[in-house]
Amino acid sequence: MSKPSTTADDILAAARTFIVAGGYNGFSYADIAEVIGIRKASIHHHFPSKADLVRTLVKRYLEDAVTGFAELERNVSEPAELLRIYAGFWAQCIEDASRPFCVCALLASELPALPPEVAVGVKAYFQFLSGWLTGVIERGAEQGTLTVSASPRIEAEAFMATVHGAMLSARAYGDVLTFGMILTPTLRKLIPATD
Amino acid sequence: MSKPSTTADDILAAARTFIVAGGYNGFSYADIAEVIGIRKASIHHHFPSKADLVRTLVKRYLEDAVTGFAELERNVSEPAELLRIYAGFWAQCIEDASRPFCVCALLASELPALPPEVAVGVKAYFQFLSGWLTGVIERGAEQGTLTVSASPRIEAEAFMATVHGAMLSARAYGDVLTFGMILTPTLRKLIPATD
DNA sequence: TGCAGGCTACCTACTAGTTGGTAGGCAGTT
DNA sequence: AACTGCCTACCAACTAGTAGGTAGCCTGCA
Repeated sequence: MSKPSTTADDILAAARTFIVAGGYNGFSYADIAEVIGIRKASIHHHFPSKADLVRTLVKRYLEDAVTGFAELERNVSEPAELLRIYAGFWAQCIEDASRPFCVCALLASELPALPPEVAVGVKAYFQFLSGWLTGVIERGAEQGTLTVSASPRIEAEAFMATVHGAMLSARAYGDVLTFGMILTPTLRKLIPATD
Repeated sequence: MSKPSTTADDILAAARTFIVAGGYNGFSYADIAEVIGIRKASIHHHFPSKADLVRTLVKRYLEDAVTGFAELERNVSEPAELLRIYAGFWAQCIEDASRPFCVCALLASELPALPPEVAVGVKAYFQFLSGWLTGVIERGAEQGTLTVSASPRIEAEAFMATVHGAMLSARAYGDVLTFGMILTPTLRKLIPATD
């Protein structure tokens, strides 16, 4: 840790912004060079190829998710609350436009056109997220704090799909509140009323 | 009608295949020219600019949806069955790889990077689809043949989001059966058991 | 019947600009 | 002396789009 090397991080951050906006083919090294005030060739020094850059980005995205969820579970244990926080995280990101789409959800849409090394990273993210959600829902079903009508695995896949689809709708309508509007009843179906 | 002019249609069909695979920036006129055996310049004769081409594609995609749903409702009136057929249509398309993604769902993901003329077409598609689903679910709720826990509008948005998200998951996992696996319980929650 | 005018669909050949990527140099640090 | 981080200056390939020409077809007119 503590490696400053802020430039590589700057490049990754800029790439993330561009990918979230327009996908893998929606940006170039020149675009990144311009926003962070560096020359195109210098980016190749940090990431020899575009596939390298995006592969690293996706890898780090997954790592951040792994540590983020671990940290979250250290503070919160109730399955219902975990789902609410997960959905709330994205609702917040979309509303304040800080991270208005999941990088891997976007890359998944153009998966057949992605370099294979990037594609496996995207797939790994989906598997991790689905696995985490499955665990949470399984626990909730055992405790009786979540209402499930199919296996936890399938409930988790459906929940994840709704989250990703809601991102698409929010984008299509250009309305940041759409995401929350869709997720609220989805959560309510999983979480039995307590009042 | 009956204008053959097959070339323009060939171009649109090729463009659809490319967009479904890799998005707006995932193909070039040269790619289309090669697969349909024509020169690049000839494509410009039919569609002066790339934005023209994709705008036309999206417009026709919506028109086909409008007539398709109208035709469907002429044959089937039960809301539950309509939802089943809609989901089944995509399950089939994904399983036989004939149309493994919705063009507009894919374009929605890269909406901020799209030419505005294309973006409005994508938005129109989402509004139409959501409107149709809202009508179907509203009817089902009135008849009591569908179980809804939120307003028809919101149930429709959530259903549409799940369908689109399930396409993403099917693509990420590279498993054509994922879509059906997700949609089956989603439909079961909306359609009360009859047996 | 013949022929001009205009149209559609396509072509070759080109443009200006962008793409990802490379070679080699230079200053500062270790 | 070696490494890091950045630079200038390239490159071949590709991008969307244009200019200008040709072959064939249809329509109207003499």
